[in-house]
Amino acid sequence: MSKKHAATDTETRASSEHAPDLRLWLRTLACTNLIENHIRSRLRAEFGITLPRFDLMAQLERSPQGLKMGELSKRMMVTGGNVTGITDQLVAEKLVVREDSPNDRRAYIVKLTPEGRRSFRKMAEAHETWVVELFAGMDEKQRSQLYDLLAALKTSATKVAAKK
Amino acid sequence: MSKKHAATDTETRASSEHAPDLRLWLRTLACTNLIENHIRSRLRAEFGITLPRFDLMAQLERSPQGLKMGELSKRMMVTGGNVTGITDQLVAEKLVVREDSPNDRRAYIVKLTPEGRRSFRKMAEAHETWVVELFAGMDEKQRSQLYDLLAALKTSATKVAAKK
DNA sequence: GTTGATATATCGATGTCTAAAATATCAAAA
DNA sequence: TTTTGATATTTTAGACATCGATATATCAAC
Repeated sequence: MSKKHAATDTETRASSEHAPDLRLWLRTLACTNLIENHIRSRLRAEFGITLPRFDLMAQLERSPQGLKMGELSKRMMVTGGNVTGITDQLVAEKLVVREDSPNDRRAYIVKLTPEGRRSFRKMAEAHETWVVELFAGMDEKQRSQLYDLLAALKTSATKVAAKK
Repeated sequence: MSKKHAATDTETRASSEHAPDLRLWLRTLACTNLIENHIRSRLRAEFGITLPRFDLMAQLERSPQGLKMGELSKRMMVTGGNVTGITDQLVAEKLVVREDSPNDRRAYIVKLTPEGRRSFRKMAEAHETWVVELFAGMDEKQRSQLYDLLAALKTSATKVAAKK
């Protein structure tokens, strides 16, 4: 669909009487959706993989010793039930394995298989290229400023979201 | 879950060898997810509504004359089939209605019911308060800069994403 | 008028994603 | 020891979300 429609976007729902903060938030959301949809469809078209599966593999690539389900859940900021489902899929595709934890019989350790690692590396390279393309219209200074401002936003939002 | 875990976040998947652009993108994503999850759970907890339904109602609030399904799909940047499902739910809750388009017998016009409008206004007010809270840790200048930089990002990404 | 291309919406299959409940384990207090 | 409370995961039910296919309607050109 991101292809089918020329796509007015989420941001249009901010009408002029809305608080500036609301417009800022909607613009943030619009950017993220735009990029995420683009990456999602390219991953699908070129590698036949979904974004969540790619994300889970990315976590494992960074942790060669493997990760527990709960750890994956925390890092991906999704629920445990979700991780179960995605892991099931990846296991069926032989891209990851579940090993019993030696210390804790409740826990699994999830690891990339050799094929999973090989496969991920190829996809990650393409993925990085796409991201570079998407940000290419900004100059170095703009990107750097954006990076810093988002740090401030993250701090601000975390303070609120963390309560409770 | 966003409450259950202290939440390391998506951004951690950028390890140092990654391109700066990749880290920038992951930080953007982390911020959006953080805020979106927070809003989602408050909408659920305080009003018993989901974010997609709220978003659809927000579009209709801005267009009192109603919108066609396809128009909703474009503005929300989701597929038509998706809009069909969300609309079905809202119709069942009597918050919106589907009317036949007078001009085009293929199309429906979706409108808020009076109750839907009333209900939405109350939720929107709270929603705006939450957003203001989430951005409160940034000063006015930072927010304004962020707003401008995101415009640049949107332009940049649209250029790439628009090509088919 | 018929044809052919396009547009609108729905449906079915599949895959996230959440919240809540169920199961199992662990660790430490009573 | 037993019980209690916290932790780790799975399961379930329901809601989103995509894609591809389908049914129907429109419109332009012939």
